[in-house]
Amino acid sequence: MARIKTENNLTRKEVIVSKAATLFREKGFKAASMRDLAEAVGVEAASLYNHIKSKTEILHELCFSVANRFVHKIDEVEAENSDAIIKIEKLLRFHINEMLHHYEEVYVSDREWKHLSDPYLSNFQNQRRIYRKRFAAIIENGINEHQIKKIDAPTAVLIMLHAISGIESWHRSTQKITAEELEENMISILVGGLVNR
Amino acid sequence: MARIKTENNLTRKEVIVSKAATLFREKGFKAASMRDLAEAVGVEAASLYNHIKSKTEILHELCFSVANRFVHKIDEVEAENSDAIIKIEKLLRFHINEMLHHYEEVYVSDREWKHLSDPYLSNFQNQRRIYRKRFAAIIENGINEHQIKKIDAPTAVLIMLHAISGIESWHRSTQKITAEELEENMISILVGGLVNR
DNA sequence: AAACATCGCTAACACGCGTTAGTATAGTAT
DNA sequence: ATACTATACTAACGCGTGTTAGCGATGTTT
Repeated sequence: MARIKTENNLTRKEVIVSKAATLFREKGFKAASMRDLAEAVGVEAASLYNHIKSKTEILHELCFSVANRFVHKIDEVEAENSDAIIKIEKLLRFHINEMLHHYEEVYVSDREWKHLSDPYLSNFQNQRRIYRKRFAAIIENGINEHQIKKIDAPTAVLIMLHAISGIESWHRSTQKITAEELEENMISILVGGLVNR
Repeated sequence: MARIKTENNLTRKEVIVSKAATLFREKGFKAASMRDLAEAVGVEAASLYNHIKSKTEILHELCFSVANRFVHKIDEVEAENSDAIIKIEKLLRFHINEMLHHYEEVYVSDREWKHLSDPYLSNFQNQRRIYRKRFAAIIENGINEHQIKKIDAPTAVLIMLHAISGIESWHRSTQKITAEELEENMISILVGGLVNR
């Protein structure tokens, strides 16, 4: 009988959720079946239900663990006493590094949250909306203090966030520049697009 | 018996494909069922097959009609005799306007192409890869002529393209700025992030 | 060694899916 | 009016889905 291997003191549930992230990224939430997941984990499909309640629960876990990390970060950054442009750069670097090092989860949370079901769905959408407003508010501050050029702050936010999700393409690409180079290039272009001069 | 309404001299097939675009955007390709589509069109599911060969064929049509428009545009822009930065701005404006005025199709082509099946899938991926290389080459030219700052051109491309796909959020947002304002803001930030100064 | 909880298995379920066959109806051309 | 084509319908198919029930095996605690 094939037990789920738990290394690095992960629970079996965490192993499942982690494999699911990979699968959901590759195929999309709907197209990835529990039988696919079972095979990836090395077990029969029914056995998964000893550890998780449902397929959607896996998606919850993924989406909210990612969302929480971003909320905690913006809490931290907002509390800082520094220029708007510094705050924005810190947030961007955090986003970039999340996308670099927790690729599967972040990607899935970004693209597959639509398939959450309803108390969670509206909850997630709210969190996202609020996060973006807080991000926009920082940009707005930067504009008022003339560090950032006069632009529509919500538009700037969506450009930044979506641009970073492009790291997906970097992951898939064959001739990659290093992660550090990628980060610096992105910061240069994105922050460069904001600053007043 | 409920016939499919064809107005603006669209064929019935085009009506189906167009409704499918909306549905695929809302639910995703896998989650949108032929019965959903039939209901949106105002007909029974089986009746759709008088006009289309399969569900995937609809996706082909959508993906390749969008891809072709971009290829034609870059053909046109490359042939021009103008500065790199002008060419890039023209491409970006084209992307933005495609996303503004053919939202459903472009969005679906962008997010759901994974579900194409294989002669078409690799074909589509190739077209995309080549398109991005051509875009990157224009940026490279701009760098060599010192109009654009020294950045990794492929990274710049993925930032641009993904940033524009963020217009999705604009469409969904309630308090929208106008399309024209959106376009100018995006150009200002994106081109501003590239130029040498 | 006995008792207990944890975990994986087989079998099966109800359901929704894309699609096909065959038939009836509506619209168009003769 | 008649013939023909285009289009819609009903019924059904085989298949894959998420999930449950019940049982046996493994691991842990007393």
